[in-house]
Amino acid sequence: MTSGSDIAMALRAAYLALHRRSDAAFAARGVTADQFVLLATLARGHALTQRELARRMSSDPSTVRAMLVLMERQGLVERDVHPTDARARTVALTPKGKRAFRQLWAAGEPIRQQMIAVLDPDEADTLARLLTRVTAGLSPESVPADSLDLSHPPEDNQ
Amino acid sequence: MTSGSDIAMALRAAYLALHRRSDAAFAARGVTADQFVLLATLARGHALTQRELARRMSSDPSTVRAMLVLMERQGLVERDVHPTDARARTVALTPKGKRAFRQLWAAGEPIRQQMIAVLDPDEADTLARLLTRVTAGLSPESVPADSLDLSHPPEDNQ
DNA sequence: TATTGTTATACTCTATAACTATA
DNA sequence: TATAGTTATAGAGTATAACAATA
Repeated sequence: MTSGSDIAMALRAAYLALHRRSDAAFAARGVTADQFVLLATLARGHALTQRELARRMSSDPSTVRAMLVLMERQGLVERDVHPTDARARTVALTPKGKRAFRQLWAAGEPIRQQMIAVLDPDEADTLARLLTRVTAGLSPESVPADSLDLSHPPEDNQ
Repeated sequence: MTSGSDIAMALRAAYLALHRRSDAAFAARGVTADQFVLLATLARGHALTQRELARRMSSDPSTVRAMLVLMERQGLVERDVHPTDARARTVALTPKGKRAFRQLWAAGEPIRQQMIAVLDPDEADTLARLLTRVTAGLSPESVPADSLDLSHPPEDNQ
C-alpha cells in the first residue's frame, strides 16, 4: 500500500534525477536546468510578463527576476515595456536565445527519450494526469476536509 | 499524446508544489523541506554513513555534509565514527532530533493527506510505480538504444 | 588503488519585505 | 486599493576538485 510519504519520496527521486541529468546535459553551454525551463516557457509563448512567466514555470516572480538578470547578461532574453500596462515588462527570447534554445532542446532530447522510453503511451498519459492532479491537490487553496491525524512516522528498521 | 517534455513539466510542477508546501509547513520550526527528508531518512534507518544517507535521499555526499553541519549545530543529528570502518562516520538522530521529527511528521501530515486524497489507492500505487520506473530510466547508466533525434521544439503559440 | 569524508569555493535558486510606479 | 516589478538581503542547496586517512 502506497502512502503519501512514498509518493513524496518517489516524486523527489524522479525530479532530482531529471534535474541532475538536465544540468549535466546543458552545462557545456553554460545554462542550468532551470534556465532551460525558462527558455522553453518563453519559446512556447513569448512576450509574457514576468509574473505570467513565473506562474507557467512553477516559479516565483522574484526568483524569475534574478534568473532574467543573469540571462539578460548572457544575451539570451530581453525585456521591454508592456504595450498596454506600463507597470509590466514583457520578456522574450533574443535571436541568440532562440538559437541557444534550439541547441539545448536537441541536447536534452536523449533525456526526454530515456524518460518516455520506459513508458507506454497510455502510461505516459496516466503519469501526466496523476501528476497534474497531485499538483492541483497540493495547491494551498484546496483545503482538505478536516482529517484527524492518526498516523505515526514509519518504524525504525535500522 | 504526452511527450517527454510534458512529463518533465508535470514532474517539476508537482515536486515544486510539494516542496513549497513542505517548506511553509516546517518553517515555523526552523527546518527546511530537504532537512525534513534527511531527518525522515535517518528515522527509518539510522546509523547510516553519510554516503548511504545521501544515496537514500537522492542527494550528494557533499550536499549532505553541508546540511549535517547546519543540523548538528541545531542539535538535531550527531555523527560518530563508524564501528568497523575508520574512514566513515555514522549519522543518527539525537533525542532532540527524534522529538523534532515526530512533531514535523505531524506538521506534514495535512500535506501528505492532501496529496493522497486526490488518488485512489490503486492510482497511488500506479503513480509510485511509474515514478520509480522513470527514475530508473533516468539513471546515467541506463543508456538508451541509439535514437535519431527527429523532434523539434514545440511551436510558438504566442 | 579505491573509497569515505573534509575542505574550500562558487554559484544558482529561493523567497521575504519594503519600496516605487501604475492600474 | 491592488498589482507589477525592483531592490536589498539572506540563506539553502548544489556540486567540483584537491586533499587526507583508511580499506
